[in-house]
Amino acid sequence: MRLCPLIFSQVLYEDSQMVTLTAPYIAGFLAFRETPFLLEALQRLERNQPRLLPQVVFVDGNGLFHYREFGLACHLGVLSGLPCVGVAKNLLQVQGVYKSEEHQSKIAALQKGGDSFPLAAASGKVLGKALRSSDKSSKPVYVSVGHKISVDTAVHLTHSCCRYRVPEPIRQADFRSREYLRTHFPAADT
DNA sequence: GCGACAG
DNA sequence: ATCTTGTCGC
Repeated sequence: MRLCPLIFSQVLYEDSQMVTLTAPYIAGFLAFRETPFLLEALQRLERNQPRLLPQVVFVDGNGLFHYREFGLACHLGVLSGLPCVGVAKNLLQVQGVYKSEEHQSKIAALQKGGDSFPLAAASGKVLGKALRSSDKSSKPVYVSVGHKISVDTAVHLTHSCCRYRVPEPIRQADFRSREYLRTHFPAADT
């Protein structure tokens, strides 16, 4: 595998297009709120800097680990045609996966960075994996398939991008977008 | 009514 | 997601 996942957040940052989200946030419907804008960003990139199109996209949200097995990372993957990995920072309780005692003990059993356990639906189907992304953080991230990638590759790739708990592409995109807002739109009050 | 709730 | 208070570690 030869992948360059760090580039995309850098490019998104340099792209700096402000958008206005209209759809409200409703758990389970994140894709309807965010997909159009993420897709547009990818399309701008393809048009302006095709050489920098990423080989894989890290999405801040779930892929198959979703009420209807089709979260934001799946929407963006299908519409862009690019491989996508879904990485959620919080557990979406879905299809028999709950924050149960059992779940908590599985988390406690994750000893070191790279350790993971499957998130299986009642049917037994693996919808994603809980990954201890670094030695330091005891709180896992939740990785699932978005598009054109297997769960295991997604998990390995995510771990390989974690300097801290959140994989660097997502962390940097988050960071730099907030920094952009701070410098260009300081404290808007009434 | 009560609990759950990716971002 | 946001806001806030406090603590630990480099």
